[in-house]
Amino acid sequence: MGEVREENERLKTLLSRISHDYRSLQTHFYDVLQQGRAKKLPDSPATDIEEPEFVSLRLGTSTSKCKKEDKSTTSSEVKGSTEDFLKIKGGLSLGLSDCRVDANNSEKVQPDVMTLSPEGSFEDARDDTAETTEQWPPSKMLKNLRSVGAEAEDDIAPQPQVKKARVSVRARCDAPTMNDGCQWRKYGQKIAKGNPCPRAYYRCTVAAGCPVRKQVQRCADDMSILITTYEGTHNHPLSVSATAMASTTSAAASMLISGSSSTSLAAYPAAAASPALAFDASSKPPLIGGRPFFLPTAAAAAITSTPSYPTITLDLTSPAAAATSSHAAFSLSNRFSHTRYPSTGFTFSGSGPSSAPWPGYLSYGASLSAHPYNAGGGKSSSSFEAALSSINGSRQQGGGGGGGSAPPLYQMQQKAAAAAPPPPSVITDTIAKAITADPSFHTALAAAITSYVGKKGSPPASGGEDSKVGLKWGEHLGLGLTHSSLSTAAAAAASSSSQMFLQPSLGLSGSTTSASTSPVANREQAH
DNA sequence: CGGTTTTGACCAGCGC
DNA sequence: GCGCTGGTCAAAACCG
Repeated sequence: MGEVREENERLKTLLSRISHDYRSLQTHFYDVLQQGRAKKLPDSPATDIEEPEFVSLRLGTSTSKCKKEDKSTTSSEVKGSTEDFLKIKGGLSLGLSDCRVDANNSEKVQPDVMTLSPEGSFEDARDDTAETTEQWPPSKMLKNLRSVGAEAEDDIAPQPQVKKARVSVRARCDAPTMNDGCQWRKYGQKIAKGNPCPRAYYRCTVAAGCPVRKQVQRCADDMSILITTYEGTHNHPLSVSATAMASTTSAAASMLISGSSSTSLAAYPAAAASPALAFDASSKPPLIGGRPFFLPTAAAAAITSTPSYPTITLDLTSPAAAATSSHAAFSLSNRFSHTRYPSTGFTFSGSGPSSAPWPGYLSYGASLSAHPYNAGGGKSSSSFEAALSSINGSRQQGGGGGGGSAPPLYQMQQKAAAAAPPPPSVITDTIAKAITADPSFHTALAAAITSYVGKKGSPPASGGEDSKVGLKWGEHLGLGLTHSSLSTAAAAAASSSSQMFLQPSLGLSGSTTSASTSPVANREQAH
């Protein structure tokens, strides 16, 4: 406990320093932005101008061209700043790591990773253009968007078939839907083949025009398992509980995207071209405040392939996965785990070459986000990905070599994919060393921890239940890593069949009154 | 009365 | 081209 307190103090100090630096940078950024506006006003699209620092919590990779501008601006700003700024860049960029790749793309020949990527950045770019003007386009509208809202970039984009990355969460839940903190409106229901239970279609109604949709369906094999599939990107601030889910799905989708764009594609083009994403987070929801609150004790994520969508599987139902995951998760989160909640962890289990067993792999393309709406409080709402992105960003920075400028980690992944899989321990050790030696990773982690813990005294605007949840998440997030702890975790992962355990912020709460059937209750939670 | 749910119709993609 | 299937639309019904 003493050590924990010490570390907490250290982290708090670090946070205050980061916050100060952040404010300075933000001020500077705004200044530059203002100047830039005056100059760019004629040729800059409205969206770029109106929301320069808009960074949405992305479900999937974000490399939108809309953000390219502010990303580059941010990047240049950061580069022009002090070393401290460089240090916190990971935390500030919040998943802009793949933006650099994108920026490279725009400047040079597109590297293989982007060319091969069946979706992610590309389609998100489309989202960004679309969601500002109209509702999220269904598949049939994609063509129209190309001509209507999309810019030439989209037309030129090499991927004819663009499918959305999806995050499917399987949870043992009695309620009709999981209460994930968002407001949903049901817009359709369909009996899917092979499943007697109807599939319900919801779209997010938190903000008008939010493109996020979800499908809810009971598992045919086990009716107690609720399968919720999320798709799209929120274009509005999220409540804490919603952010937890969104950040988790974002991380998962990012992992998925990275997998589909690199290893899986290199090794299994056919599979990678159409991976699917499936989470499995089945566990009995504990009762909190009279309502069942679902939080997975462990989750196993494995990238698999399905005909249409990128696939990753988080399997909580698997006892083995849960056991290993719990163990590793504990090694990561025991410092901050709350007694009320079990430790949570992702198990990126190796289900074939398309799995993503190492943290860098997961982080690559992790796009997180921060919403200025939340006036600072929200910027760290997904610091989990921020930390991940930090890893990625630093790796990419370090890898500045050739034309593609792919990060060493990524290159390693590609090699690992192309060649026979190297011993897991070697990879994990290497990655662990690389990560733990990265100061920006520490900084981002500190930001992640403090962002959550720091919400104790200042509940978000939503307040109420959410603030509680947020606190729990924060305490539960468990990113209080030291070099040794991470190394230990990585080593543990290495020793367990190349599985890397990460701490998600997945918040699944089953509710007796579902979000859809009880809009009032849902609204209360959302606010 | 406004928002949500229900439900049949419609559309696009895909396989044969 | 046809049928199947998944996904969405939209009018009507429902609800607080």
